Amino acid sequence: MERKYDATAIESKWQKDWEYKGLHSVKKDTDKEKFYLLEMFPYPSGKLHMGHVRNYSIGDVMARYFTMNGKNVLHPMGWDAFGLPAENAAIQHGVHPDPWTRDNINNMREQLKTLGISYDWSREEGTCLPEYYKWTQWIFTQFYKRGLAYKKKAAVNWCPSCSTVLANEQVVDGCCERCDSLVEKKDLEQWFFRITDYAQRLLDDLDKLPGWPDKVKTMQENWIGRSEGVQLEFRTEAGDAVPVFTTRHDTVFGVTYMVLAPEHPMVNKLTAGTEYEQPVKEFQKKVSQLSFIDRTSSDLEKEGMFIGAYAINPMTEEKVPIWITNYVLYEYGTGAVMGVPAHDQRDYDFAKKYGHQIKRVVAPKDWDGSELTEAFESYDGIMVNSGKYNGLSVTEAKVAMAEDMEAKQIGKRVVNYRLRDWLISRQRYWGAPIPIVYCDTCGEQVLPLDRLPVLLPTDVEFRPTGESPLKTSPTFRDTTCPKCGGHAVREMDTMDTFVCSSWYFLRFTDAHNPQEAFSKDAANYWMPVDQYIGGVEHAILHLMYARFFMKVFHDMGLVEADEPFTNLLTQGMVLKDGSKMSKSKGNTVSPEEIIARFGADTARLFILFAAPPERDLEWNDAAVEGCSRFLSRIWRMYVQMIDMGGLDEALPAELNEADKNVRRALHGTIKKVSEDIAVRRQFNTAISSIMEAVNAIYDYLDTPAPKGAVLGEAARAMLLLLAPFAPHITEELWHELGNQDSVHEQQWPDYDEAALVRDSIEIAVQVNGKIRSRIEIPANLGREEMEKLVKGLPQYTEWLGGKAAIKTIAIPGKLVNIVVK
RNA sequence: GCGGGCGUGGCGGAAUUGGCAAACGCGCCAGACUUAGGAUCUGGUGGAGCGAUCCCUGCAGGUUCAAAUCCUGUCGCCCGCACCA
Repeated sequence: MERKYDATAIESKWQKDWEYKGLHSVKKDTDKEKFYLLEMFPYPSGKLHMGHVRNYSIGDVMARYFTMNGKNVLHPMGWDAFGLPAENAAIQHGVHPDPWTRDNINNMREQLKTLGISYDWSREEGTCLPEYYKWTQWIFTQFYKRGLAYKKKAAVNWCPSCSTVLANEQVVDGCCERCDSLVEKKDLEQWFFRITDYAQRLLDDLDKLPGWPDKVKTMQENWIGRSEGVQLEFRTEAGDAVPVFTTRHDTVFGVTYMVLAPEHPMVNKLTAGTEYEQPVKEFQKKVSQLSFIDRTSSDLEKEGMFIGAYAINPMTEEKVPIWITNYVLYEYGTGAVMGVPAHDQRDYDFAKKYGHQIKRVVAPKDWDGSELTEAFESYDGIMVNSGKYNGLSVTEAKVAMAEDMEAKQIGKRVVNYRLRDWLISRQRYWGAPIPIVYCDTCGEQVLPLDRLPVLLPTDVEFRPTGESPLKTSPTFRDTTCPKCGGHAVREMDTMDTFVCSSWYFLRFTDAHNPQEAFSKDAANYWMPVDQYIGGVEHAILHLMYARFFMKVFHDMGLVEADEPFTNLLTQGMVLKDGSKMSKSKGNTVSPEEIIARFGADTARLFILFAAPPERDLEWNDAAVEGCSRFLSRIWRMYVQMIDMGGLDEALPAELNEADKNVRRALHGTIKKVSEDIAVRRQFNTAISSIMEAVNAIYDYLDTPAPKGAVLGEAARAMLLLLAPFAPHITEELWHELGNQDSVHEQQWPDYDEAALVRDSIEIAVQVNGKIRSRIEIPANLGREEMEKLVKGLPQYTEWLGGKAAIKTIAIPGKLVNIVVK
């Protein structure tokens, strides 16, 4: 055996061996409990970063642990390979996105393999491969047939830098999620997925996910943004209906004006041919020029103008003026709002500025008749100035009025969501083409499966024009209609890459199926994903889209489960000098270099040891060396143990004190590591516990008595415990112990309860909660015996300090507290 | 503004159910071995004090025999949402 630990030699040796043996490929096996473990697949940028290393190290610990515990573990990897960087590279360097992406994938795959993660590479998939995007397109066609994919003209988010539209979820603080450019509004005809149909289920089913962090569930809840209210029909003097949405229909007697979004179609109708027409047009123009961020900012100065028309309040028959403002959003509710200055702070500010009447209709119980100085928004109040509803509480009034509104057919109870339909069109090349053609005679036609995939043409030019580069292809545009066979033109937009990543976990269950996206059988065996691991930045986007897809597939009868991910772990970021590692900040540490210098086992160990998985992790070069030293220390320990020999002997019936101590440390560690991985997902403490056991074994090695058998037990168990964290060094040492098979195919060790038992323990003696002493007592004493023992001690009166003991609290195994006065 | 989370030594962190604060590691100090040490091993390492002791989990209160942990208030940091009617 080598006297020194040589990580590089060991690691490449075993990586080749595992691959050769196919150690990590899995098949359906109904004899075993399945466990689907998935890490969010990466975009193939070409280079692995520390965030990846962290993500996959966490996943690999679990995958190896559950495998050793007899589960049939599916642990696949693939590539989220469509997207803008490839296309930008094409524009800048003239390389075609396809080979560019394939090169990156090849590089990253090699880097990933040097980490020694237990992936089943036979299931590798890439979203940019025709064999994959064929099925993405097929899914689109199914959505289309179910009415879940539709085209409409709408004001959409436009990123001028990426030259494409964005989904609402991809707009962060009014800027593009990718490139931070200020997002503009554009009127365009675009494809949408009707995710709003699933809003309520996406919300309700969050309750089915106890294994998700509350933080993520809350974020999704807020994003869906359910609110209950009434849609109430105001009318213009001409009799046109202008419905408003309100959650405070109880305040309808307090309406003193009505506000429309400037884009509201009724605005032009009401002002056409009047003196207001021109000024209104100017106001509309001004508002439309506001950036997205300004328009939705609460700092925006509220501005508005009267448009010369009046609306009738259907409950009071009162006539109120109609205004337009910059603070009402056309996209939410009905784009029309009733102005109740007394009970809505925005309306209050607006009324103060423009001199609208402020009419109180809810008052606190002890109201002294005083004037309002701000809006009274509380629900804790009594109705006033509200006709027959006076005297009711807000809650009672809400019910009574809603019933009356429905009875009079002037309003209905409705639920509104903040969630909008998902805009999936992208005016870019490097994505899955939308499988739609426009026939000269039959119009819009969806392509059948035998016309899929719609392949990306290669004869395109890459120019940042704001139009899909597909339009530059001489061969792509013209095709035939699937219905009549006549001339048709293809849809030129591609799909948002988030579409591709919304079902990849299903494809892994049946990765190369040429007939179907995935077979029902495979999906039902493996799904749902038992443990999903990735960055919290996907809390809304990817994680909600994937849930949406899963529910649609469930409804289509393709899979039984209707939630994709049972347990979710959102890992923290990897920081250097206090901020996220990034190229622009120049604070990156390259995994490649770390692996070359210390080995993958050290890199993995450090990243798992430095912080609990959910928390951010500060990179520390010195601590990395510490982990490397720890592995060397382990190596030397095995050199010493193997030199001593006798490791294969059976445990003797009689054990000495030293034997018992080291066995207690070992079995305590087995218990702790098992719990930390399986239950607490707290790998840093699992590793520290292994370190403690190593220290205990070193102490034991210094004791004089013969110890082969006890050492042998420890030598084997320690490798099993460490195997999920540092798979290569443990495999090497496992073989040095004389084993022929892989350490990763072994059964996870059980701990011996009897070995944990102590004869005596140290407890604390407290007086009024302050430590006075620590004493050694027999481990099995109960409350009364402990109390008796402490009272009988010679120091007892000294501890009391001349005061009287009122009572004594004894906690077995912990302490005795004497309360004195 | 609303919602969620976090505040513990020089640093990363531990304390699982309210029960001995600081496990484990990094760093630092001293020593051993050594031609040498950025290897390895041993010991020490929250603060004050010569000392017995006392103090210490952002801050101020409270509950309790007992609080890092529970409650109230407050300060600071991070994340998400934000004119959603």
